[in-house]
Amino acid sequence: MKNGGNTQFCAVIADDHEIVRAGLQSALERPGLVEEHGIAVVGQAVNGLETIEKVKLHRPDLLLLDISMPLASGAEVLLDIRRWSRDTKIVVFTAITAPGLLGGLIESQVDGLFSKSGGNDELYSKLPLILRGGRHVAKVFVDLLRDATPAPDLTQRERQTLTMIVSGKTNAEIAALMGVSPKTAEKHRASLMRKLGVRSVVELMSRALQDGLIEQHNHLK
Amino acid sequence: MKNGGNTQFCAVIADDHEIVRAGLQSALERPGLVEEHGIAVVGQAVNGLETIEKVKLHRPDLLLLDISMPLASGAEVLLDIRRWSRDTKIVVFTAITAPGLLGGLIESQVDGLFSKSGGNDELYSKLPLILRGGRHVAKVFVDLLRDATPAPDLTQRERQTLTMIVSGKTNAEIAALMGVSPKTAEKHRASLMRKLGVRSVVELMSRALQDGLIEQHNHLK
DNA sequence: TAATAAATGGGGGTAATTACCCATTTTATC
DNA sequence: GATAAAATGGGTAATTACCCCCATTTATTA
Repeated sequence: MKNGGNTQFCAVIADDHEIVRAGLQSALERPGLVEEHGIAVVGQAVNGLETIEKVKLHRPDLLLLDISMPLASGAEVLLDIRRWSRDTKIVVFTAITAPGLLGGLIESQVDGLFSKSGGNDELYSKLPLILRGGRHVAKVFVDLLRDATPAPDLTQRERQTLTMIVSGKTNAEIAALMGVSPKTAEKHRASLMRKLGVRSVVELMSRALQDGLIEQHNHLK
Repeated sequence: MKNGGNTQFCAVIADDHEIVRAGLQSALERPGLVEEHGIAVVGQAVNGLETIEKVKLHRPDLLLLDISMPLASGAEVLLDIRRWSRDTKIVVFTAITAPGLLGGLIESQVDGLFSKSGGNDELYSKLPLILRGGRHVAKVFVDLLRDATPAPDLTQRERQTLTMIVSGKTNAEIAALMGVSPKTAEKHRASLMRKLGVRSVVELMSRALQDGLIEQHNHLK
């Protein structure tokens, strides 16, 4: 870590909404709110690519990150950043609620996970600990993940099938694209629906959207 | 209007994210950014019901509103506010991009419509005009609506059918709920799909989501 | 090595969707 | 009142989805 003891920390903020970046910068920089002498915001990014760029350039102590951004969002960015700047604490600040995605973030070893809904007190009060090596997941997410029915782990073929189903493919088309018998495609579809506990394609799409198994923009390419 | 000439305007901010409310409040209140003496933020709201409440209470000159909020979002709120506080300028500041929804907002006579994506300069520079009776729609939305294929106008029955389809109902169930023959329900479904240019329920859901014809949370009640 | 799960493929059957054809009645609009 | 659109209902057929049953091969794991 570049900064120890009482020296000032520095941060990069990544969010596709300027109003959010401005709000966060103002909060981080204000002396006494998060840190005694404030946190210096040395860079901002509006998308995933810019985030990686800025982190490589500045090697900040903290990356405050919204994971729903255009151009390379989420997990890919996290991996890259870990590679390029291993001492940067990654704190995700997001509006998503899909248990599947949230669980994935926790597994990918983010240092902090906070919700845009509700107050920001938890974020501000936990950031100092995180900057010094701690980790924290917002209480609302902990509760949500505890109560959520665990996202069933799908096999590779089932994932492929799901993707194709929600993009409008029929069983026959899926079978052709996977190079297997229509019966096999049908079988994957059936297992998929059994695991997710749904009885129709519509319910399948709803569940998949809720669980973050697919993204909004995957459909109908 | 309560305020004329050089006196200070007052505003209510409605958004479900505290960081956005804080950012907007800071911007509105800063002298010289939007108004010479700043705009007094007299209330904040985190959902539609609270928004109506606060506007009835304060009768502000300006309501800065995000329309994707829990509990009564969007058009219903707008109508109520026009009834309770006719001199309040309503400015929508949103992240949505669905042409259908945006068009609806313009038709419902909002005084301003701005995007959370991209910079906020346009919002800050146009607010003074709006406070004095002008109207403005962000350039990005104007372009988007010009290029968008016009959302087909569905009949009442077709809308009802669409809603039930995406909530997982079968033709038979829809017919029973509408009190008509299964054949009629089937006919509405067919017209619907023809108008939207789709050939399956999955495509129907995708199109409807994209066009903002339905909301994310309508499914599977 | 035995057990388990994934992936493969098939038979058979019911239910539902999708796609055409046709018609009448009601309602709004000019 | 005439015209158009909306809403109603029917027939028929092909396709697809959905739900059981069954089996074999392969890879992983205990």
